Amino acid sequence: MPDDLTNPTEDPPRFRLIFNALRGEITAGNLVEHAALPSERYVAENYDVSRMTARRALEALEAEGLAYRDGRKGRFVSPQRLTYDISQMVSFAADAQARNVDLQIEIIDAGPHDADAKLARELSVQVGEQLHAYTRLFKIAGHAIFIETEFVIAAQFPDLLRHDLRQSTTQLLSQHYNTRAHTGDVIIRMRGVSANEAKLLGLSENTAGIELEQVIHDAEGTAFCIGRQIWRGELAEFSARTLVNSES
Amino acid sequence: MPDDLTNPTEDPPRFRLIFNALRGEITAGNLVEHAALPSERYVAENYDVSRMTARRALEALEAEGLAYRDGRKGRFVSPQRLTYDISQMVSFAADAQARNVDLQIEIIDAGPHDADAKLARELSVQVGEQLHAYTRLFKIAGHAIFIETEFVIAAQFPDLLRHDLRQSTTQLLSQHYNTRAHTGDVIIRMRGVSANEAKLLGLSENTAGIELEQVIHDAEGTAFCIGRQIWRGELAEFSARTLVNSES
DNA sequence: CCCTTTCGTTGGTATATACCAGATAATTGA
DNA sequence: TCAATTATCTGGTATATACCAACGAAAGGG
Repeated sequence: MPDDLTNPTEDPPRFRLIFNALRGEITAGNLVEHAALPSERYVAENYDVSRMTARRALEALEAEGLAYRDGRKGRFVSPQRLTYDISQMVSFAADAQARNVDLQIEIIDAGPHDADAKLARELSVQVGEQLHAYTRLFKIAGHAIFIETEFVIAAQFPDLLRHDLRQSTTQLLSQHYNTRAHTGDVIIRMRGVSANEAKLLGLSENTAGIELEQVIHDAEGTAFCIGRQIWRGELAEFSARTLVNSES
Repeated sequence: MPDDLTNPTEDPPRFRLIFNALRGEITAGNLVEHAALPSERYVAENYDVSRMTARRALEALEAEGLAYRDGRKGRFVSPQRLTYDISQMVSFAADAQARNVDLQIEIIDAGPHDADAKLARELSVQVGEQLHAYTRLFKIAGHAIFIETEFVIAAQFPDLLRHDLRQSTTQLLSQHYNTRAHTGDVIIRMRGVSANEAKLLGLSENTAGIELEQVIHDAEGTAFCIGRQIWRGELAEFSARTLVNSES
């Protein structure tokens, strides 16, 4: 058997050994939330591998959701995953406050929006019907979590955009317009984030996130609000109580 | 302004141009489901870049869910995303048949399993209570989609494992034990797949997938089945009708 | 005709190097 | 003291090269 120059450490690839070591540091608690991970160059020297190999190990941590990148500042330990209870739609903002979480809501965009075919169908209105649309970025302790764009029928919620949108929408609609959420049709999927979304979320392009689409109905079954969210996948966890359609 | 030797094509990185080109071929329909993508070496020569750069472009396609790897055979165009209606739990197998989809179910493992703390709590039984556990791999046209492990109370469903498990569980429990699903508590999250799961799903490690945990209740609200699924994230899309908990 | 061997293809791992650009820390100058 | 400059971090892009391991198809032998 000839010399094996390229893989002297046998089966497990070297980047995986480094990955395991770093993961151990995180799960053991030596590196806490938002703590800086060693840089590519540091890992390369410290583990005696090339920078590309060091990077592979660090990228593996990202893929597992254990680390994130902050621009060119470095890599950091991901914060704990938080649960979003879809059945408790009213509460994301309220819940955060109750749990003493440092939640910030940034208004990215707000204004009128004409219903396209899809929105019109979901809200049971004519194509071209005027809607209010607004996009908000949710952060916890300065760390971006998800972006949400919501659409509501303008005629149904006059002057909605003049309220402070940095609060729970369901609460707002409930208090000022007496409209209450009863059921929600939800779709969840994993997909790559767009360039814009990546920028807002502080991600590099081609990163996968979780998209959540919600059509919210009142007690009469009439849809009155559509929400589209894109989450940093490693931070999201969605829970819901679903109704099982009987087959007969 | 001096010569720019390393990035002569200006702002957009070269791997991104290649990525865009290949994505265009896919979305335009020139490359159909499961069609082979050009190899790393071919892309490198064809676009006059190094193999590492070619790989970056191809890996970006994977990250977006547009392509998948099949071992060392090459990269291929991902099949269309399929929707799993959580509220229609009865139907994954039945639905596939109805839509003439070539669904295969492989039994990976089946046997008795003692309830741990978490399972016991969710099923409202004692720790150590005997359960039936079985793991199945779902494929469509030979292409792995997800792995599911289900747990049911052994005493409640005697001889369950002697039935053919390559069919809808809900249907099986309904027909033979007269137990019907009524509500489901669901949790969905994105997470890296384990080594085992990666092998079964034909993925490389450190790939993100979507995990779905289900606790299924009957009309009396008694939990009788727990299902844990891990999906290839680019193929999954989950829909559900949820109940909104009123706040008052 | 079938089985085996060979060879070319594919991705997987790994190194060494180079320069760019954003962010920050340290130094310098007014 | 404070502002501006400079040096040094960080990751981002990119090349060129090397060998390994798995797979498949073509060529060869019985």
